[in-house]
Amino acid sequence: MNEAGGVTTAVRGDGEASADEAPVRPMRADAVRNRRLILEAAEEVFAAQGVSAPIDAVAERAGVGVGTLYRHFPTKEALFEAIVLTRLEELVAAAAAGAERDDAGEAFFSFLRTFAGKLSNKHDLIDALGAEGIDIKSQCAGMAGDLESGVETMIRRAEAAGAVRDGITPKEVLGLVVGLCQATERPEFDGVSRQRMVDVVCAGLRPQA
Amino acid sequence: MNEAGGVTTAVRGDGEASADEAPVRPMRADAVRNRRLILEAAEEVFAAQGVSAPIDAVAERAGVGVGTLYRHFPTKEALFEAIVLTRLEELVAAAAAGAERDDAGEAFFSFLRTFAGKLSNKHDLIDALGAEGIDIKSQCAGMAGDLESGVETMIRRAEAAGAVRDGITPKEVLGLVVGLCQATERPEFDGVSRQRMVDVVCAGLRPQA
DNA sequence: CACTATACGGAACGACAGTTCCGGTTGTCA
DNA sequence: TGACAACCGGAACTGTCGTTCCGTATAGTG
Repeated sequence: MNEAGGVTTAVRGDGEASADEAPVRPMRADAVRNRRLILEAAEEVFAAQGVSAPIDAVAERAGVGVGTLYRHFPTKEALFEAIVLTRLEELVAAAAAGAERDDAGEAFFSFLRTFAGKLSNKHDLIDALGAEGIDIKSQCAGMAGDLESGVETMIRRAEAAGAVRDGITPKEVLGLVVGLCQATERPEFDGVSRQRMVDVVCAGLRPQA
Repeated sequence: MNEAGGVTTAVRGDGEASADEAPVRPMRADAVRNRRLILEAAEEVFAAQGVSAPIDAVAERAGVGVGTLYRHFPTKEALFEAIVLTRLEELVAAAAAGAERDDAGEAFFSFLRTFAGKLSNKHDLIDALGAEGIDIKSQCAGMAGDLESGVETMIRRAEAAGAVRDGITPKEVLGLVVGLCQATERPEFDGVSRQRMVDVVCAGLRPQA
Protein backbone atom coordinates (compact mmCIF):
# COMPACT_ATOMS: atom_id res chain seq x y z
CA MET A 1 0.00 0.00 0.00
CA ASN A 2 2.97 2.32 -0.24
CA GLU A 3 6.27 2.54 -1.97
CA ALA A 4 8.41 1.05 0.75
CA GLY A 5 11.80 2.58 0.71
CA GLY A 6 13.33 0.45 3.36
CA VAL A 7 14.85 3.00 5.64
CA THR A 8 13.64 6.49 6.44
CA THR A 9 15.97 9.14 7.63
CA ALA A 10 19.53 9.30 6.55
CA VAL A 11 20.98 6.24 8.06
CA ARG A 12 24.59 6.60 8.79
CA GLY A 13 27.44 5.49 10.88
CA ASP A 14 25.35 2.65 12.12
CA GLY A 15 27.59 0.84 14.51
CA GLU A 16 27.89 -2.10 12.21
CA ALA A 17 31.67 -2.10 12.15
CA SER A 18 31.99 -1.42 8.47
CA ALA A 19 33.94 1.66 7.41
CA ASP A 20 31.41 2.95 4.90
CA GLU A 21 31.53 6.73 5.31
CA ALA A 22 28.64 8.53 3.68
CA PRO A 23 28.87 12.25 4.49
CA VAL A 24 25.12 12.76 4.21
CA ARG A 25 24.18 13.90 7.65
CA PRO A 26 25.02 12.69 11.11
CA MET A 27 22.51 10.90 13.22
CA ARG A 28 22.05 11.68 16.84
CA ALA A 29 23.67 9.23 19.21
CA ASP A 30 20.49 8.10 20.91
CA ALA A 31 18.86 7.63 17.53
CA VAL A 32 21.63 5.31 16.43
CA ARG A 33 21.35 3.34 19.61
CA ASN A 34 17.59 3.02 19.39
CA ARG A 35 17.76 1.99 15.79
CA ARG A 36 19.93 -0.92 16.72
CA LEU A 37 17.78 -1.83 19.67
CA ILE A 38 14.77 -1.90 17.39
CA LEU A 39 16.47 -4.11 14.85
CA GLU A 40 17.63 -6.52 17.51
CA ALA A 41 14.20 -6.68 19.06
CA ALA A 42 12.53 -7.15 15.70
CA GLU A 43 14.90 -9.94 14.86
CA GLU A 44 13.89 -11.86 17.94
CA VAL A 45 10.20 -11.11 17.87
CA PHE A 46 9.73 -11.80 14.16
CA ALA A 47 11.80 -14.94 14.38
CA ALA A 48 9.64 -16.25 17.17
CA GLN A 49 6.23 -15.12 15.98
CA GLY A 50 6.52 -14.49 12.26
CA VAL A 51 5.18 -11.51 10.35
CA SER A 52 2.02 -11.45 12.35
CA ALA A 53 3.77 -10.30 15.49
CA PRO A 54 2.30 -6.98 16.70
CA ILE A 55 4.51 -4.00 16.17
CA ASP A 56 3.95 -3.00 19.77
CA ALA A 57 5.67 -6.19 20.82
CA VAL A 58 8.77 -5.12 18.96
CA ALA A 59 8.68 -1.63 20.44
CA GLU A 60 8.20 -2.96 23.92
CA ARG A 61 11.01 -5.45 23.61
CA ALA A 62 13.26 -2.73 22.29
CA GLY A 63 12.28 -0.50 25.18
CA VAL A 64 11.08 2.33 22.97
CA GLY A 65 7.72 3.80 22.08
CA VAL A 66 5.96 2.99 18.84
CA GLY A 67 6.50 6.55 17.71
CA THR A 68 10.22 6.01 17.84
CA LEU A 69 9.92 2.83 15.90
CA TYR A 70 7.98 4.56 13.15
CA ARG A 71 10.55 7.31 13.06
CA HIS A 72 13.10 4.75 11.95
CA PHE A 73 10.95 2.55 9.76
CA PRO A 74 8.03 4.03 7.86
CA THR A 75 6.03 0.89 8.02
CA LYS A 76 5.89 -2.49 9.67
CA GLU A 77 6.67 -4.07 6.37
CA ALA A 78 9.80 -1.96 5.97
CA LEU A 79 11.09 -3.16 9.30
CA PHE A 80 10.23 -6.74 8.48
CA GLU A 81 12.01 -6.47 5.17
CA ALA A 82 15.09 -5.07 6.82
CA ILE A 83 15.29 -8.18 8.97
CA VAL A 84 14.54 -10.59 6.18
CA LEU A 85 17.02 -8.91 3.90
CA THR A 86 19.84 -9.53 6.35
CA ARG A 87 18.89 -13.14 6.63
CA LEU A 88 18.62 -13.51 2.88
CA GLU A 89 22.06 -12.08 2.44
CA GLU A 90 23.53 -14.85 4.52
CA LEU A 91 21.77 -17.42 2.40
CA VAL A 92 22.87 -15.83 -0.82
CA ALA A 93 26.43 -15.85 0.44
CA ALA A 94 26.15 -19.51 1.34
CA ALA A 95 24.71 -20.29 -2.08
CA ALA A 96 27.44 -18.39 -3.83
CA ALA A 97 30.06 -20.22 -1.82
CA GLY A 98 28.48 -23.53 -2.65
CA ALA A 99 28.43 -22.69 -6.33
CA GLU A 100 32.21 -22.44 -6.25
CA ARG A 101 32.98 -25.73 -4.65
CA ASP A 102 34.49 -28.54 -6.68
CA ASP A 103 32.41 -31.33 -5.25
CA ALA A 104 29.18 -30.15 -6.83
CA GLY A 105 26.92 -32.82 -5.40
CA GLU A 106 28.12 -32.50 -1.86
CA ALA A 107 28.05 -28.72 -2.15
CA PHE A 108 24.38 -28.75 -3.15
CA PHE A 109 23.16 -31.02 -0.41
CA SER A 110 25.32 -29.38 2.16
CA PHE A 111 23.77 -26.06 1.18
CA LEU A 112 20.29 -27.49 1.49
CA ARG A 113 20.97 -28.58 5.03
CA THR A 114 22.46 -25.22 5.87
CA PHE A 115 19.42 -23.59 4.33
CA ALA A 116 17.04 -25.72 6.35
CA GLY A 117 19.11 -25.01 9.43
CA LYS A 118 18.97 -21.26 8.91
CA LEU A 119 15.22 -21.39 8.52
CA SER A 120 14.94 -23.23 11.79
CA ASN A 121 13.20 -21.08 14.36
CA LYS A 122 13.14 -18.16 11.95
CA HIS A 123 9.47 -17.74 11.37
CA ASP A 124 10.06 -14.44 9.69
CA LEU A 125 12.15 -15.97 6.94
CA ILE A 126 9.78 -18.86 6.51
CA ASP A 127 6.88 -16.46 6.26
CA ALA A 128 8.72 -14.28 3.80
CA LEU A 129 9.83 -17.10 1.55
CA GLY A 130 6.58 -18.95 1.89
CA ALA A 131 4.28 -15.98 1.39
CA GLU A 132 1.48 -17.35 -0.68
CA GLY A 133 0.13 -15.11 -3.34
CA ILE A 134 1.99 -12.13 -2.01
CA ASP A 135 5.15 -11.27 -3.79
CA ILE A 136 8.21 -10.44 -1.83
CA LYS A 137 8.83 -6.77 -2.19
CA SER A 138 11.55 -4.43 -3.21
CA GLN A 139 15.06 -5.41 -2.32
CA CYS A 140 13.98 -8.78 -1.08
CA ALA A 141 12.89 -9.66 -4.57
CA GLY A 142 16.38 -9.00 -5.83
CA MET A 143 17.89 -11.06 -3.06
CA ALA A 144 15.51 -13.88 -3.76
CA GLY A 145 16.62 -13.72 -7.37
CA ASP A 146 20.25 -13.91 -6.34
CA LEU A 147 19.46 -16.86 -4.16
CA GLU A 148 17.81 -18.63 -7.05
CA SER A 149 20.78 -17.94 -9.27
CA GLY A 150 23.16 -19.43 -6.79
CA VAL A 151 20.99 -22.47 -6.35
CA GLU A 152 20.61 -22.83 -10.08
CA THR A 153 24.35 -22.92 -10.54
CA MET A 154 24.68 -25.56 -7.86
CA ILE A 155 21.92 -27.61 -9.40
CA ARG A 156 23.35 -27.53 -12.88
CA ARG A 157 26.77 -28.53 -11.67
CA ALA A 158 25.40 -31.24 -9.44
CA GLU A 159 23.27 -32.50 -12.29
CA ALA A 160 26.30 -32.69 -14.52
CA ALA A 161 28.05 -34.64 -11.80
CA GLY A 162 25.13 -37.04 -11.62
CA ALA A 163 24.37 -36.14 -8.03
CA VAL A 164 20.93 -34.61 -8.50
CA ARG A 165 17.82 -35.72 -10.34
CA ASP A 166 17.31 -34.17 -13.75
CA GLY A 167 14.93 -31.38 -14.54
CA ILE A 168 14.41 -29.89 -11.12
CA THR A 169 14.36 -26.09 -10.96
CA PRO A 170 15.67 -23.78 -8.25
CA LYS A 171 12.19 -22.51 -7.52
CA GLU A 172 11.04 -26.05 -6.93
CA VAL A 173 13.96 -26.81 -4.66
CA LEU A 174 13.49 -23.66 -2.62
CA GLY A 175 9.76 -24.26 -2.43
CA LEU A 176 10.31 -27.78 -1.20
CA VAL A 177 12.72 -26.74 1.50
CA VAL A 178 10.54 -23.89 2.67
CA GLY A 179 7.54 -26.20 2.82
CA LEU A 180 9.66 -28.73 4.63
CA CYS A 181 10.63 -26.16 7.22
CA GLN A 182 7.07 -25.06 7.73
CA ALA A 183 6.31 -28.65 8.62
CA THR A 184 9.45 -29.16 10.58
CA GLU A 185 8.81 -26.19 12.84
CA ARG A 186 5.74 -27.70 14.38
CA PRO A 187 6.22 -28.46 18.05
CA GLU A 188 5.25 -32.09 17.71
CA PHE A 189 8.56 -32.90 16.05
CA ASP A 190 11.78 -33.51 17.88
CA GLY A 191 15.28 -33.27 16.50
CA VAL A 192 15.31 -36.81 15.23
CA SER A 193 12.10 -36.36 13.28
CA ARG A 194 13.27 -33.10 11.81
CA GLN A 195 16.48 -34.67 10.68
CA ARG A 196 14.63 -37.55 9.09
CA MET A 197 12.28 -35.22 7.25
CA VAL A 198 15.19 -33.28 5.83
CA ASP A 199 16.73 -36.56 4.79
CA VAL A 200 13.57 -37.54 2.96
CA VAL A 201 13.59 -34.41 0.83
CA CYS A 202 17.30 -34.65 0.14
CA ALA A 203 16.96 -38.28 -0.85
CA GLY A 204 14.12 -37.40 -3.17
CA LEU A 205 16.32 -34.89 -4.92
CA ARG A 206 18.96 -37.46 -5.76
CA PRO A 207 18.99 -39.10 -9.19
CA GLN A 208 16.20 -41.62 -9.55
CA ALA A 209 16.84 -45.13 -10.69
CA MET B 1 -24.37 -30.28 28.85
CA ASN B 2 -25.20 -28.65 25.63
CA GLU B 3 -22.35 -26.31 25.06
CA ALA B 4 -19.37 -27.47 23.11
CA GLY B 5 -21.24 -29.38 20.53
CA GLY B 6 -20.15 -27.71 17.41
CA VAL B 7 -23.70 -27.37 16.24
CA THR B 8 -26.24 -25.15 17.89
CA THR B 9 -29.90 -25.80 17.68
CA ALA B 10 -31.31 -29.23 17.43
CA VAL B 11 -30.03 -30.39 14.13
CA ARG B 12 -32.08 -33.09 12.67
CA GLY B 13 -32.85 -34.93 9.55
CA ASP B 14 -29.77 -33.56 7.96
CA GLY B 15 -28.19 -36.23 5.85
CA GLU B 16 -25.84 -37.29 8.60
CA ALA B 17 -26.49 -40.99 8.02
CA SER B 18 -26.14 -41.95 11.64
CA ALA B 19 -29.11 -43.51 13.35
CA ASP B 20 -29.24 -41.09 16.21
CA GLU B 21 -32.89 -40.26 16.38
CA ALA B 22 -33.42 -37.45 18.80
CA PRO B 23 -37.09 -36.53 18.81
CA VAL B 24 -36.10 -33.17 20.13
CA ARG B 25 -37.83 -30.89 17.77
CA PRO B 26 -37.99 -30.40 14.04
CA MET B 27 -36.14 -27.60 12.39
CA ARG B 28 -37.96 -25.07 10.36
CA ALA B 29 -37.69 -25.50 6.62
CA ASP B 30 -35.92 -22.24 5.92
CA ALA B 31 -33.50 -22.93 8.72
CA VAL B 32 -32.53 -26.23 7.14
CA ARG B 33 -32.11 -24.58 3.78
CA ASN B 34 -29.98 -21.77 5.18
CA ARG B 35 -27.83 -24.15 7.10
CA ARG B 36 -26.94 -25.93 3.92
CA LEU B 37 -26.34 -22.71 2.06
CA ILE B 38 -23.97 -21.63 4.79
CA LEU B 39 -22.05 -24.88 4.70
CA GLU B 40 -21.74 -24.76 0.94
CA ALA B 41 -20.58 -21.17 1.00
CA ALA B 42 -18.12 -21.85 3.80
CA GLU B 43 -16.70 -24.76 1.86
CA GLU B 44 -15.91 -22.56 -1.10
CA VAL B 45 -14.73 -19.53 0.79
CA PHE B 46 -12.53 -21.39 3.23
CA ALA B 47 -11.09 -23.53 0.47
CA ALA B 48 -10.14 -20.44 -1.48
CA GLN B 49 -8.94 -18.21 1.32
CA GLY B 50 -8.12 -20.45 4.26
CA VAL B 51 -9.11 -19.90 7.88
CA SER B 52 -8.43 -16.23 7.67
CA ALA B 53 -11.40 -15.58 5.40
CA PRO B 54 -13.78 -13.09 7.03
CA ILE B 55 -16.98 -14.56 8.31
CA ASP B 56 -18.91 -11.87 6.48
CA ALA B 57 -17.61 -13.27 3.23
CA VAL B 58 -19.20 -16.60 4.03
CA ALA B 59 -22.48 -14.98 5.02
CA GLU B 60 -22.57 -12.89 1.90
CA ARG B 61 -21.81 -15.80 -0.37
CA ALA B 62 -24.51 -17.81 1.33
CA GLY B 63 -26.91 -14.92 0.90
CA VAL B 64 -27.72 -14.67 4.60
CA GLY B 65 -26.93 -12.22 7.35
CA VAL B 66 -24.21 -12.84 9.90
CA GLY B 67 -26.85 -13.21 12.57
CA THR B 68 -28.23 -16.19 10.76
CA LEU B 69 -24.81 -17.70 10.43
CA TYR B 70 -24.21 -17.37 14.15
CA ARG B 71 -27.57 -18.92 14.85
CA HIS B 72 -26.32 -22.08 13.19
CA PHE B 73 -22.72 -22.07 14.30
CA PRO B 74 -21.78 -20.55 17.64
CA THR B 75 -18.39 -19.49 16.44
CA LYS B 76 -16.31 -19.10 13.35
CA GLU B 77 -14.14 -21.90 14.51
CA ALA B 78 -17.12 -24.21 14.84
CA LEU B 79 -18.07 -23.57 11.24
CA PHE B 80 -14.53 -24.06 10.10
CA GLU B 81 -14.29 -27.31 11.96
CA ALA B 82 -17.49 -28.55 10.42
CA ILE B 83 -15.98 -28.07 6.99
CA VAL B 84 -12.63 -29.54 7.87
CA LEU B 85 -14.25 -32.50 9.54
CA THR B 86 -16.03 -33.46 6.36
CA ARG B 87 -12.84 -33.22 4.40
CA LEU B 88 -10.94 -35.23 6.99
CA GLU B 89 -13.53 -37.96 6.81
CA GLU B 90 -12.82 -38.46 3.15
CA LEU B 91 -9.13 -38.73 3.86
CA VAL B 92 -9.66 -41.18 6.68
CA ALA B 93 -11.79 -43.30 4.40
CA ALA B 94 -9.12 -43.23 1.74
CA ALA B 95 -6.49 -44.18 4.29
CA ALA B 96 -8.61 -47.02 5.62
CA ALA B 97 -9.16 -48.30 2.11
CA GLY B 98 -5.46 -48.13 1.40
CA ALA B 99 -4.67 -50.05 4.55
CA GLU B 100 -6.68 -52.95 3.19
CA ARG B 101 -5.03 -53.28 -0.17
CA ASP B 102 -2.75 -56.20 -0.89
CA ASP B 103 -0.10 -54.22 -2.73
CA ALA B 104 1.10 -52.36 0.34
CA GLY B 105 3.73 -50.26 -1.37
CA GLU B 106 1.55 -49.13 -4.20
CA ALA B 107 -1.31 -48.49 -1.78
CA PHE B 108 0.81 -46.18 0.31
CA PHE B 109 2.13 -44.06 -2.50
CA SER B 110 -1.18 -43.98 -4.24
CA PHE B 111 -2.71 -42.69 -1.03
CA LEU B 112 -0.07 -40.02 -0.74
CA ARG B 113 -0.88 -38.73 -4.19
CA THR B 114 -4.57 -38.79 -3.41
CA PHE B 115 -3.86 -36.95 -0.21
CA ALA B 116 -1.83 -34.31 -1.98
CA GLY B 117 -4.55 -34.03 -4.59
CA LYS B 118 -7.26 -33.52 -2.00
CA LEU B 119 -5.25 -30.79 -0.35
CA SER B 120 -4.93 -29.05 -3.65
CA ASN B 121 -6.85 -25.79 -3.60
CA LYS B 122 -8.19 -26.58 -0.17
CA HIS B 123 -6.58 -23.92 1.90
CA ASP B 124 -8.84 -24.72 4.78
CA LEU B 125 -7.52 -28.24 5.09
CA ILE B 126 -3.94 -27.14 4.64
CA ASP B 127 -4.41 -24.50 7.31
CA ALA B 128 -6.04 -26.96 9.66
CA LEU B 129 -3.44 -29.68 9.21
CA GLY B 130 -0.59 -27.24 9.16
CA ALA B 131 -1.71 -25.15 12.10
CA GLU B 132 1.46 -24.31 13.91
CA GLY B 133 1.26 -24.22 17.62
CA ILE B 134 -2.50 -24.42 17.59
CA ASP B 135 -3.94 -27.80 18.24
CA ILE B 136 -6.74 -29.03 16.14
CA LYS B 137 -9.77 -29.10 18.33
CA SER B 138 -12.49 -31.43 19.39
CA GLN B 139 -13.71 -33.87 16.80
CA CYS B 140 -11.01 -32.92 14.37
CA ALA B 141 -8.43 -34.22 16.79
CA GLY B 142 -10.11 -37.59 16.74
CA MET B 143 -10.26 -37.58 12.97
CA ALA B 144 -6.62 -36.62 12.75
CA GLY B 145 -5.87 -39.54 15.02
CA ASP B 146 -7.82 -41.89 12.78
CA LEU B 147 -5.95 -40.56 9.81
CA GLU B 148 -2.65 -41.26 11.49
CA SER B 149 -3.74 -44.74 12.36
CA GLY B 150 -4.63 -45.51 8.78
CA VAL B 151 -1.36 -44.09 7.55
CA GLU B 152 0.53 -46.01 10.17
CA THR B 153 -0.95 -49.27 9.02
CA MET B 154 -0.04 -48.50 5.45
CA ILE B 155 3.47 -47.58 6.44
CA ARG B 156 4.06 -50.70 8.44
CA ARG B 157 2.80 -52.91 5.67
CA ALA B 158 4.75 -51.05 3.03
CA GLU B 159 7.85 -51.23 5.20
CA ALA B 160 7.43 -54.97 5.53
CA ALA B 161 7.12 -55.16 1.77
CA GLY B 162 10.33 -53.18 1.39
CA ALA B 163 8.57 -50.36 -0.40
CA VAL B 164 9.15 -47.60 2.15
CA ARG B 165 12.21 -46.41 4.02
CA ASP B 166 12.52 -47.66 7.58
CA GLY B 167 11.72 -45.70 10.67
CA ILE B 168 9.46 -43.03 9.25
CA THR B 169 6.40 -42.17 11.34
CA PRO B 170 2.89 -41.24 10.20
CA LYS B 171 3.24 -37.78 11.74
CA GLU B 172 6.36 -37.21 9.71
CA VAL B 173 4.74 -38.38 6.52
CA LEU B 174 1.67 -36.24 7.05
CA GLY B 175 3.82 -33.28 7.98
CA LEU B 176 5.89 -33.68 4.86
CA VAL B 177 2.89 -33.85 2.59
CA VAL B 178 1.19 -30.88 4.22
CA GLY B 179 4.38 -28.86 3.91
CA LEU B 180 4.71 -30.00 0.35
CA CYS B 181 1.20 -28.78 -0.41
CA GLN B 182 1.81 -25.45 1.22
CA ALA B 183 4.67 -25.02 -1.21
CA THR B 184 2.83 -26.50 -4.12
CA GLU B 185 -0.10 -24.13 -3.79
CA ARG B 186 1.96 -21.10 -4.58
CA PRO B 187 0.95 -19.52 -7.85
CA GLU B 188 4.42 -19.61 -9.32
CA PHE B 189 4.16 -23.35 -9.86
CA ASP B 190 2.42 -24.98 -12.77
CA GLY B 191 1.12 -28.52 -12.96
CA VAL B 192 4.42 -29.93 -14.11
CA SER B 193 6.32 -28.40 -11.21
CA ARG B 194 3.74 -29.57 -8.72
CA GLN B 195 3.92 -33.07 -10.04
CA ARG B 196 7.68 -33.06 -9.85
CA MET B 197 7.65 -31.79 -6.28
CA VAL B 198 5.28 -34.56 -5.25
CA ASP B 199 7.57 -37.01 -6.96
CA VAL B 200 10.53 -35.73 -5.00
CA VAL B 201 8.85 -36.36 -1.68
CA CYS B 202 7.57 -39.77 -2.74
CA ALA B 203 11.00 -40.74 -3.98
CA GLY B 204 12.52 -39.66 -0.71
CA LEU B 205 10.16 -41.93 1.16
CA ARG B 206 11.28 -45.02 -0.73
CA PRO B 207 13.89 -47.31 0.78
CA GLN B 208 17.32 -45.79 0.67
CA ALA B 209 20.31 -47.61 -0.69
C1' DC C 1 24.97 27.51 29.80
C1' DA C 2 21.46 28.48 26.60
C1' DC C 3 19.26 27.29 22.37
C1' DT C 4 17.35 24.57 18.71
C1' DA C 5 16.89 20.83 15.57
C1' DT C 6 16.28 16.21 16.37
C1' DA C 7 14.31 12.49 18.62
C1' DC C 8 11.18 10.35 22.00
C1' DG C 9 6.83 8.43 24.06
C1' DG C 10 2.44 7.04 24.04
C1' DA C 11 -2.38 8.58 23.62
C1' DA C 12 -5.51 8.74 19.91
C1' DC C 13 -7.35 7.48 15.35
C1' DG C 14 -9.15 4.50 11.74
C1' DA C 15 -9.72 0.00 9.66
C1' DC C 16 -11.07 -4.55 10.26
C1' DA C 17 -12.77 -8.91 12.15
C1' DG C 18 -15.59 -11.70 15.48
C1' DT C 19 -19.60 -11.64 18.10
C1' DT C 20 -23.99 -9.95 20.20
C1' DC C 21 -28.54 -7.94 20.22
C1' DC C 22 -33.03 -6.95 19.00
C1' DG C 23 -36.90 -5.33 16.02
C1' DG C 24 -39.06 -7.35 12.22
C1' DT C 25 -40.36 -11.56 9.34
C1' DT C 26 -42.13 -16.03 8.40
C1' DG C 27 -43.00 -21.02 8.84
C1' DT C 28 -46.04 -23.96 11.28
C1' DC C 29 -49.98 -25.57 13.62
C1' DA C 30 -54.60 -25.35 15.35
C1' DT D 1 -56.83 -17.54 9.11
C1' DG D 2 -54.76 -16.13 13.39
C1' DA D 3 -51.18 -16.44 16.69
C1' DC D 4 -46.90 -17.70 18.41
C1' DA D 5 -42.38 -19.38 18.42
C1' DA D 6 -38.58 -19.91 15.53
C1' DC D 7 -35.88 -17.53 12.55
C1' DC D 8 -33.79 -13.68 9.91
C1' DG D 9 -30.92 -9.45 8.94
C1' DG D 10 -27.73 -6.26 9.87
C1' DA D 11 -26.49 -2.41 12.89
C1' DA D 12 -23.70 -1.96 16.78
C1' DC D 13 -20.29 -3.41 20.15
C1' DT D 14 -15.56 -5.09 21.41
C1' DG D 15 -10.93 -5.95 20.90
C1' DT D 16 -6.74 -5.91 18.00
C1' DC D 17 -3.42 -3.82 15.13
C1' DG D 18 -1.10 -0.45 12.09
C1' DT D 19 -0.24 4.28 11.87
C1' DT D 20 -0.32 9.34 13.04
C1' DC D 21 0.14 13.36 15.91
C1' DC D 22 1.96 16.37 19.06
C1' DG D 23 3.72 17.91 23.49
C1' DT D 24 8.01 16.91 25.88
C1' DA D 25 12.94 15.66 26.45
C1' DT D 26 17.65 15.85 25.03
C1' DA D 27 22.03 15.66 22.17
C1' DG D 28 24.91 18.69 19.94
C1' DT D 29 26.67 23.33 19.25
C1' DG D 30 28.41 28.18 20.03
